[in-house]
Amino acid sequence: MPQRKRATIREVAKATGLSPAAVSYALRGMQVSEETQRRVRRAAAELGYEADPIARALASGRTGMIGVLCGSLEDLWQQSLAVGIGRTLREKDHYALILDAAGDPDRESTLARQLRGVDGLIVQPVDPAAAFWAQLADSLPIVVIGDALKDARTAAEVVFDNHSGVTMSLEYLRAMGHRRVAVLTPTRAGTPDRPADRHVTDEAQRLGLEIEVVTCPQGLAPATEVARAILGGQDRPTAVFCFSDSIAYGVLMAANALDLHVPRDVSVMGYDDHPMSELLGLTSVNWNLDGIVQAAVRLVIAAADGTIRRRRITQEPFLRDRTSVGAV
Amino acid sequence: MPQRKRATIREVAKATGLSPAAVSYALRGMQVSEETQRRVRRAAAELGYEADPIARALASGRTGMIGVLCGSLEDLWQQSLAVGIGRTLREKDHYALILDAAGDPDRESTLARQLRGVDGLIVQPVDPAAAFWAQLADSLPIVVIGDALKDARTAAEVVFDNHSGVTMSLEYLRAMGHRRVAVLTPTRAGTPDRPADRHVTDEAQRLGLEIEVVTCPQGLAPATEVARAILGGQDRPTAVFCFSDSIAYGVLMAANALDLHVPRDVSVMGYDDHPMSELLGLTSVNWNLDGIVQAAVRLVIAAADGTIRRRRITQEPFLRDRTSVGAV
DNA sequence: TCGTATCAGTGAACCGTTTAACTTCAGGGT
DNA sequence: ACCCTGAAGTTAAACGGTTCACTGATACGA
Repeated sequence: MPQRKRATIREVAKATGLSPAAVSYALRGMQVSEETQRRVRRAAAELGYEADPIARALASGRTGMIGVLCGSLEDLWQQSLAVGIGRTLREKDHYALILDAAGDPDRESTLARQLRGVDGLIVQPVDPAAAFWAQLADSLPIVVIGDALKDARTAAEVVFDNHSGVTMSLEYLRAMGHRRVAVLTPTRAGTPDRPADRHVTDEAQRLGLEIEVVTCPQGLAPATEVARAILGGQDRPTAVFCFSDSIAYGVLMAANALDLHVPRDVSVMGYDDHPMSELLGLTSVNWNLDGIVQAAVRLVIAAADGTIRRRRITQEPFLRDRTSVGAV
Repeated sequence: MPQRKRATIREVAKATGLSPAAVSYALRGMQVSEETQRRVRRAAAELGYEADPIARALASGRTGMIGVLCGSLEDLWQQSLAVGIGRTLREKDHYALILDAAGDPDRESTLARQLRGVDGLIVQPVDPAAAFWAQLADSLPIVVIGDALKDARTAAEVVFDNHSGVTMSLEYLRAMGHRRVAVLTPTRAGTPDRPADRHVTDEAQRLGLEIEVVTCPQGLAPATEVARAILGGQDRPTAVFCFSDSIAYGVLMAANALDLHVPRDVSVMGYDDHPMSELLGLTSVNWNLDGIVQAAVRLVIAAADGTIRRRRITQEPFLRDRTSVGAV
């Protein structure tokens, strides 16, 4: 590679007859006179100088990069989340380093621990109960989305009121006359049940629902596999409640393949409400993606700047009633 | 923030009674004896030492980061591409810095130029004809996906045979009896027509098709708007050919809203073949996402290592025949 | 007139690695 | 006994900024 050499701060200093320090200050609008600032800026522009972010990071201890560790990017909703966070961070002069745990707690642990050179971390945890979070949290400001981490002093939390989301879903299914419902929840190998999963069981009991909980990888193809087994068996449930829209899409695929009509033969309920769900008529629980993105980014930057201590924001869901759930 | 201090290489050196340089070499398995390597590794593990990537980057000139500049992440297919590239890079010990031009050539230019501190760039260009690419290409190895850049000495190109893709789509529509077809192509403000767009016009002429080309933003909501106008007007075309599946989804939305049945009332053809298209029965042109991801990653790393000079890989499409296109 | 605060800018240390060039020493060939 | 070689480490200079502590000069009030 030819690798054209870029101008350094020293060359700008030479060109203006100033010291490198003065140039550094001038370009960031500190300490030096307006007049000199202009001179420096002009010289920098002429030389095509732009500060090397690496060197700057080493010296200043800040990189302008925020880690974004996603539970599983196979999930379209999380993809949207990541994209939104990336865009919003960029608007505030930061970069997103997007990482994918792929639903695997080990991978998550590895990624989180290897992570260095970022000013903060936004994470949607696979295993919020893992021990390493606490350790990580006091070397790095963390903003967590979804489930709060176990005894980690995170900088901020944007938690979902899954309790409420689960209750409204199950009550709705019950109201539509369903009694036997399958629950598809994302696989998290080696992770203890999430509070949300436990809550499903509790609520089902309260409502007199007969449920069968099955774990299922995110992603269309694998979810279709799993759903096929459930819908294809004898004694098929009248409804399937999926803990992500992506999984629900898999269920719709399987229903298609088995020539089952939704919602006549089987009802399907999603969770997250991805834009595509509108097109597919999937009834789902909406989590206000945009609000979450804005909040998470605002909080992580504030935390990196040290302008907040702790903060907790709770998201309330609402049920988006479409056509994939019918009365039995 | 408490910001627990991390061990430096000097401390490891002190602990082992070696020089920092020896430690550096040892941890990378160079120059020093097996015996010493073991000692160093053990000490490092005990102290919880792990090299600071920033300092390493400054000294070595390599960051292990690859920029991934996407044309528009509103497009689900490009989202999948970005996610795939991110995952694959991570497997090869690199990080992806994902950037979104959002279909805007200015934004693309800004992002590309500001980009520093990466070892290479994978780009799916909005405006392949822009002048700055050439300049960028000789300060950074670039792998381009989609359309080749204009006179830039890119390290590698994974180009799509759009010529072929367009021809097979149009011929298929023609064979199904369509004559009046609307073409929806992503907006690229201020950009001259892509070769692919021109080819559409040429082929339409050759096939005796009466086409209307309309630009349209990526993303479900805006595409639906545009499609609504087209499908809602009098003299509605019998088929719509979309230059991305995401746009096609918008068309399906609009058809739904207008109570038009697909394909009875209107046929819809996509481009890219996103996994969701299977579920939606969208007939589309498949581009082998996975192969592209693998190729791009392999090439960009090779280019960053300086082990390739130039390379061009051409992707051939095939038509995935589903149910959204019918005979008139 | 003197002391002192303020402003504009300087010099040098520092951030934590890598790497080129050099030293030291043991072993081998002649 | 001598030179050469290679292995195992060491030294010190980068890498390209930021920032702390300081200097001179100018203005200011008493």
